[in-house]
Amino acid sequence: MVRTPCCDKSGLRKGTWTPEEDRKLSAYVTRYGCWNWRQLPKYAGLARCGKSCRLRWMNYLRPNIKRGNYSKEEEETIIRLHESLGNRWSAIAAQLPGRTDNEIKNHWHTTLKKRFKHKPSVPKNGKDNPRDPIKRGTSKETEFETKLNNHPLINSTTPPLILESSLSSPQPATSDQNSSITTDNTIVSSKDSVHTNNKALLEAYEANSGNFWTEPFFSDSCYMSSDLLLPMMDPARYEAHEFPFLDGEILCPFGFYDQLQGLNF
DNA sequence: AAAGCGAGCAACCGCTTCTAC
DNA sequence: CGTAGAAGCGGTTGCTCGCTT
Repeated sequence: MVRTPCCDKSGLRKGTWTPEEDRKLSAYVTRYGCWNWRQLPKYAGLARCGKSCRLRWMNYLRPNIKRGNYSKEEEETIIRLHESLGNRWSAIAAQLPGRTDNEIKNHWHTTLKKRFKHKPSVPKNGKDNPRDPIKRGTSKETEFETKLNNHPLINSTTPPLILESSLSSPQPATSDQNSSITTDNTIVSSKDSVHTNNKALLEAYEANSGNFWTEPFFSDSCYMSSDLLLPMMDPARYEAHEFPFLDGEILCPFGFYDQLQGLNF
């Protein structure tokens, strides 16, 4: 099968994202959602491939991302899940709200793997059969999810959902960093400048314009069907040069962009 | 103070899977 | 059913920063 290159090698930026690029991507996805990752950078005014935009949004800019040090509960959950699932980082991340697969993967390789080197795990659903349908997180994996949720390791007395458990039975974090509670009751590290800033930003917006969570343009676009967005304003209908809400204009009507510029990305 | 080194993390790459036609 | 395009995933790379010498 012919595979289209993920990146047009001519003129597309690579490497670390700049604060300006972050602002553009945040503003665009918050406003219009991720309707098409490949087309999105064109309309958002970004010289990036869609894949890069998606990764940046999913792993860094998305709201409610929990960053910083892992709690003991989180680490135990990762270890348990890794024993049962193997390197299925997205499936593991699904049990740790606020954590991304990339972050969990990094944490495993940098910290947990060394700590548990002495007892190598034998994943039940390891890499030996990559085509095994239960290995991937898909929209049709209800059977697997049922098994997963009923798995004794996962459905154990230790709740996999750190959100609630962190509050009801606070565990000492693996570091001495201070934590704060976000609007969705997640615990975040004080080092988490981006998330903390996002929280401040969201609160600022809420204070200015009422209930943030009832404002469709600003709710987490990942949980909003693109069908709800596109009929209102479908950027794909416009050519890049005539699309009416590029870059900073996207959020200016709400004073949102000015607040974004105050972030220390 | 400067160089070397290693850990941590952000981002890239290539592959698989999903979905629309 | 086959094909093509898009999305998602996991492995890997390479940069940054802090620590040590």
